[in-house]
Amino acid sequence: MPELPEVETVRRGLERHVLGRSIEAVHVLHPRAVRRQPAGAVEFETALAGRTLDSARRRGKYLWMSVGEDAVLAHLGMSGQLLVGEPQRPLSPHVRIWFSFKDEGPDLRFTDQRTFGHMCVVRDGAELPDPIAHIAPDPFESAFDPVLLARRLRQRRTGVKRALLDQSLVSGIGNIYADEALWRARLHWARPTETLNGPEISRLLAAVREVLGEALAAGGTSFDDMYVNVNGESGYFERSLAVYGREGLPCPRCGTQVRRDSFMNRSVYSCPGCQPRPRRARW
DNA sequence: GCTTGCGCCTGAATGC
DNA sequence: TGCATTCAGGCGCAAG
Repeated sequence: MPELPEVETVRRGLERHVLGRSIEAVHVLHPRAVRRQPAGAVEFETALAGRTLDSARRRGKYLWMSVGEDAVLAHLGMSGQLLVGEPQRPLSPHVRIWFSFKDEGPDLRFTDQRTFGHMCVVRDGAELPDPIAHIAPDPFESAFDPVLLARRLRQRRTGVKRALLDQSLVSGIGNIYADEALWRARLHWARPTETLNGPEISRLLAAVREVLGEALAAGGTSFDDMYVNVNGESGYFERSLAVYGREGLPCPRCGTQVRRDSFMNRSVYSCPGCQPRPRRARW
């Protein structure tokens, strides 16, 4: 699942392999991949043909590449990949958008089995493209303000995991790293945010930064080849996961069996020993 | 304005 | 064996 470390790995790959190159043609192979494009696939294709990709930026799980006054904005969803490779290689059935370049170099393919990802062409504003104006800074940005985040957390009337997944509060965190950060901070996922004290919030933010940073250094986390870098290689952070996907296995810290609960139609993994359930739980 | 829950989608895994 | 159902997840939107 592409979260911040995976998207940043992809951004670096794009910077290395496609920036400064002129697009020859763009082919949208599945209309759902450009569902946020107001006038659809033809508009997306014609807006990018002949343009040069200037820069690759990221906020949270979104990334965008400038093309003059415009930018191509991308979200990988759950299963999206941006892959560069030899243009002659066969087209896999899950390729949704195909970019070819004027030079002899590799092409770029947006592959997405579950089609939750998308791309669109937007105006390249001074700060953020319009469609992601509501996305809060991620923990690695200079604009990230831990004091403001702590205040907003305490103003919320919700559970701490739901808050971590809310991209308008802090961006880049998905299901995997939320569970891992909560485990590192020894906090239960259903802890009401308004009951978190200063040291607990500091511990949580430190854990978030730590887990995202370590995952980035490892090239991300992969499950079933759902996420790979632009060269199709998997990250190896999966080996470092303490609780995510480890139901019934011993907690690496205290040995208690990791527990799986359901919430928001997804799984939550936690250690009942290190992360005791609060008397008043909220989710 | 804030919180909560649903629908989107595909393929693997599971159940009958 | 074959068909039906369940599950995984992030996001945007609508309802409360």
